[in-house]
This record gives sequence, C-alpha cells and structure tokens, in this order.
Amino acid sequence: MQQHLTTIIDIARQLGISKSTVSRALTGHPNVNTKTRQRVLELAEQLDYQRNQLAISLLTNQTRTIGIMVPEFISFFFPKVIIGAQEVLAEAGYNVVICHSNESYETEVANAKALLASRVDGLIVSHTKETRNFDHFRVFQRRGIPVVFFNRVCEDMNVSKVTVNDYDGAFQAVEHLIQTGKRRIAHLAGPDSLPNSRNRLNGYRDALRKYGIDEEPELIISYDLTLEKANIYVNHLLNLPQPPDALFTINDPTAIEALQVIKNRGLRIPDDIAIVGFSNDPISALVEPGLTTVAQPISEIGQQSAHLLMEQLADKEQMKPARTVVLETQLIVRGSTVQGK
Amino acid sequence: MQQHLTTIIDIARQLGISKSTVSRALTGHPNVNTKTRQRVLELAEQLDYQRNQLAISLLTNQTRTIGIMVPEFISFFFPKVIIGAQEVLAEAGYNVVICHSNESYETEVANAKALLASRVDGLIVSHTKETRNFDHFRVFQRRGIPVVFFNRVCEDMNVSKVTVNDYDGAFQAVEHLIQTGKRRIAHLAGPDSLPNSRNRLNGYRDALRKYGIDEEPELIISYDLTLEKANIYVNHLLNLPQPPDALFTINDPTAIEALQVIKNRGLRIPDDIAIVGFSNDPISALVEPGLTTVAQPISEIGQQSAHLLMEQLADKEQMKPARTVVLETQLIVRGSTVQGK
DNA sequence: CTGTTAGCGCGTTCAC
DNA sequence: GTGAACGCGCTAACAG
Repeated sequence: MQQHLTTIIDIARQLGISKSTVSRALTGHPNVNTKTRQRVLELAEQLDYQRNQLAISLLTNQTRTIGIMVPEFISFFFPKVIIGAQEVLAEAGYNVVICHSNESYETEVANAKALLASRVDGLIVSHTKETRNFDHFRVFQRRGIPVVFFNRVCEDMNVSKVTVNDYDGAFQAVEHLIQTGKRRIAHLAGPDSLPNSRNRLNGYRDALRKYGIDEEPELIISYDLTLEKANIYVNHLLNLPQPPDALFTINDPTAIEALQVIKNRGLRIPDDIAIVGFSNDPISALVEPGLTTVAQPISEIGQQSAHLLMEQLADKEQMKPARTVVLETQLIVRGSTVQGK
Repeated sequence: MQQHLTTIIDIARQLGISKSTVSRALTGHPNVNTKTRQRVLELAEQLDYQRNQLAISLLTNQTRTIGIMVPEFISFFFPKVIIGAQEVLAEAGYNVVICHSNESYETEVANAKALLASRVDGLIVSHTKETRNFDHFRVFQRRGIPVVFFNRVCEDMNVSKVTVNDYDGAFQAVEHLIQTGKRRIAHLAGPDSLPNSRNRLNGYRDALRKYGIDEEPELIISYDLTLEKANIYVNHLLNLPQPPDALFTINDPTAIEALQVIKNRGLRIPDDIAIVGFSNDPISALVEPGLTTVAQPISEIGQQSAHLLMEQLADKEQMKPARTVVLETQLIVRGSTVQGK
C-alpha cells in the first residue's frame, strides 16, 4: 500500500517556484529569500516531507553509513564493542548497519557483498574463525572504502586495526596461576588461524618458560570455540593420568563451561584446579566461585575502531597510512584462583 | 580516495553495445543473445562490476531492507530475537538494519527518522520504557511502511504484534512459589507503562487470589529496570519488619541481581527466600543456585515478527489486517525455588 | 535571489 | 535481439 511521498517537486509546484529554490531552502543554503524559505519550510512540514536519502547518496556517492560485521552478538563482547563504536560514529553523523556472520565464512562473504552493494562508506569488522581468504574485504580497499579490523584481525591486510595486548594478558594470567602455586597449567586455546589466539598461546608459553616449567603438549588443546567441544576437552583433561591443577582458557564462556564441568565432578576450585578466563564478561562475576579473568577495555575497542575509521574517512584524497592500536588488559582476580576472593 | 566504480555504461562502451542490453544481460532478462550475455557477464566479472543498489532502490522505490529497533542488545533476549528475525528475513532476500535506542525516547525518535530517511521497507520494533508517544512510529504507517511490534507493544496502534503470554507465565511462576509453601511473595515489577509488565503483574495478582492470599502493597514494587534500583529495592524488601519469603521479578537480570544481594546477606535460597525470574537467559542456569524462571521462545518471537512483517509486505495493494501472535511460556524449575534441583 | 540544465546509475517502456 | 529515451529525487553549476 505504498502511497505517494511528497518530493521537492510537489512543494515547488504548490508554491509556484522551482525545485532548486525548494532544495536550497530545505538545505539551508544562504541565498534564499527569508520569506520564500519560510513558506517552503511550512509547506514541507505540512506535507510531511522527508528528504530521500537514497537520491542524495546516489548523487554524492556517499551514504554516511558504516557497516559493522561481527562473528556473533550473543555474548557480551561484541554487542559492547558495537555500542562503543556507534557512540563515536553517531556523534560524527554516521549511521550504522550491523551484520553478524554467525561464524560462517559464507555468510561473511555474502554480508560483505550486501554491504558493498548498499554502498557503505566504511567497514569495521571482526572476521569469523573460518576465514582464511580475505578477498571479500580487499574489494573494499580496492574501492577506496576504508576497513578497520578489531579483535580478530587480518595480518596480511594493510588496514587500521584495534587489538588488545593478548600476549601480555595471557602472560599475566599464567604468571598469576604460577604464583598461586600451580604447576600443571592447561590451556584451552582458540583456533590457530586467529592471531589473538596465537598471541595468547605465546603469552602462556613464555610465562611457563620464565618460571622454568616445562611445556606439556598434552595440556595444550586448540579447539573451535564451541561450548560442546570445550566440554569434551575439559573432561578429557580431567581424565588424564596426571590431570592439570589449573586451566587457562581462551575466553570467558569457555572458562565458565569448564567451571560447570569441574564443579559437577565434585572437584574443588581453586584447590584442586584453578581457572582463568579472558574478557571479563559480566557473567564471570556472577558464577560461583567468581571467575578470575583478563579484562579487556571492550567499549574502548569499539570507540578506537570508530576513530581509526574516521581518520581514514577524513581525507579521501590521500589515504592516510594505516594504524594499529593495541589496548592494555588487566588481570581481575576472583575466587576461581584465590580462595575467598 | 574514492575511485571510479564501473557502471553498466562502462561495460556497454567497452563492448560496443547499449547499456540497456547490458542491464538485461545482468538481470537475467530472457531476450538477450546468449553470446552477448556471455560477453557481458565476463567483462562484468573482470571489471569487478557491482550493481549500485542505491540507484535501483531509487528507481523501484523499495530498498529490500528491514529496520529492527530494540531498546538494548547487551542482554541475551534482544540479540536472540534479532537473529531469529534475521534468519527469516534473509531467507526472503531482505537485508536488516539494526538500531538500539538505548532505552532513550529521544534516541528512538532519532533512529526512527534515520530509518525513514534510509527508506526501509518495514520495521520491527520493541520500544523504550520511556515511550508514551508513538507518533514517530505512526509516520511509518501513514507512509504505508508496515510496522510490527514485539515484546513491548503499543496497544493503541493497529499493527501486527508478537508477544508471549505474560499473564500466564507470571501466574505459573507465582503458583509454583505458593505450591512450594511460600506465602509472602514479593514482586519486583517493571514500569507501569509497559503492557507486558502490567500483564505479569496481573498474573501475579490472580495467582495470589486463587490461593486466597491477600495482596500486600508493600511487597509490590514497580521500578525502571535498572540494576542499581533493583539492588536498592531488594535490600528494602529484606529490611521490612516482615520480609518476603519469595521474590518474583520482571526479568532474569533483575532476579540475578537479587540473588547476589540475598546471598551476600547470608540468607539461604530457597529456604529463607525463593526467587523466580522471567526469560530463561542462559545465565540463569549458571548462577548458584540455578534460577527458576519463566522461559520465553525467544528465537521464535523474532521469527514470528519477521513472518508477520512479510505478510504485510506481501500485498502492498490492500493492507492485510494486522494480526497479533501470542506465544506460550514455560516454567523452568531450578534450585532457587526447589532445594537440590 | 531564482530558474534552467545536467547528471548520479539503473530498469523499463517503446520503437526498430 | 537490441538501442534510444525517460525518469526515480535530488544537488550543483551556470545563467540570469
């Protein structure tokens, strides 16, 4: 039941003037008779006139819309990043289109195409765990549309990026476990394809090395970030002849899944086995015992991503050199590593 | 650093044919020589041609984009609804633009304007707790753009809606509390302005009445859904001369906040005080004791919303009559009401 | 201060 | 099977 929407031509006709004048009046161009402008504005209001952004975008070749694509937004992390980015972007007059790839490479490619077709002015993205080929993002670059990666970043692309110091966060986490007397520290790591996963693994390794603890291959398990697998691997670790006395996981949801498994087995946390997660999701403060975790400045990741994007957007002429911002993490100690905390 | 994007004219020129033919070849029009089509398709691929959706939308007066606006998407509920809706919409070839109003009426109005300007074909929305005036949504109706409300619905607008049976869910929750021997059952209710909040309150009341329990005004507190306030009111309730022996809250985050407060005070759950929430957020299974709660079919709310919207979208000519879908809830019993569950 | 003209990229008549 | 012309709604350049 589409009906006719009033255009500047309607207004022009009714007022017996040209549409150019109407356009000027509406956009606040200085060279318009005050009285004429007044009449235009009134009639526009009365006719419920609304600018057609589509036409303007077609004309100016910019939509003032930014695409944000994340692998999922059920967990706390990504929504919070999006909100941080949105704050900054809205301030600057940009609209935001949010997509989630559902951790599927195919969906990611399809979304990228859709965003390209709708002519977003820029893209902020954290890719799926499956993504190996980044051509669907390179298309944006080739078109002169700035791209910013965060959290999961493509190392081979020369674009701006926002990450946290994953290495250091992991190092702190493991050092903390060692300092509380743990020696057989397991690590549920993320997929090797993700740089942040690799960095955390390196932090884990170096912390062990610093304290002269030999790395036990059987205690390091890379997995695909699904909770079902986490469950399986935690049980596997606990069933080892020499089970670990501590567990450092790639993220909080995994840690909390582990926490459930361990509690159900009747083991004591942290005495029998201590746990450290990564992210400081609010839920980590709610479980029992509270989860020790490496806090990331989540909102700030979004804000910085937006800033870096707008930096690129600022001067279209001479693409600014890409920048990488690395934010610091902070260890939050709770009951899963220190009794009574 | 915008550069020239290849258009159908570029392709036409290079092939020495007219842009009409290129257009036809690209859109799969039957009346095109197979060979010509082949050449067009090849060159398009080679030139990295991408249709300009903007131009098409301007021409056809439809964007195949649906706006979804929610008050927030940090908690589990709204993201999950969005994903449900998106599944159905994507299947039908629609893109989705997600907005969140951050529980602010002003932001909601601004977002509505932006969605209108970007010419979405339809709108799925759950409004803020502040919203009393719905004119910014009525504009869509007036323009012939279908609107579907879910969860928080405007009772005065004649549009399709998706809700759950809030009354019944609340009734079951309170009946369950009574059947476990509770008598002084408090209710942390949502704002009066929200119909679902009122319906849950009514369910609470009628359950009490059915069992001949007098309603105690001091045990019913409406509040603004912020966790700080929840904290204050829970403490207030516990400080009453005769504190409640059970608490039914408007949603799960509130119930979990209450659970923390109660545990910190050293009270036993459920013996001293039992708790029931509403929604069955995953977190309710993770806290200790597990939270008894009223489960909503969250994904289905999104899916149904999308279906109702597409029903309206289907025949533009004669607006179909609006429909309201009410989905059923289910009580999930956990340790916060039954010891050892 | 205002009107005329052109064109953004595309699909769609209507001719041939 | 193909091409020329038109128009979606708007802004900008140019000419008064």
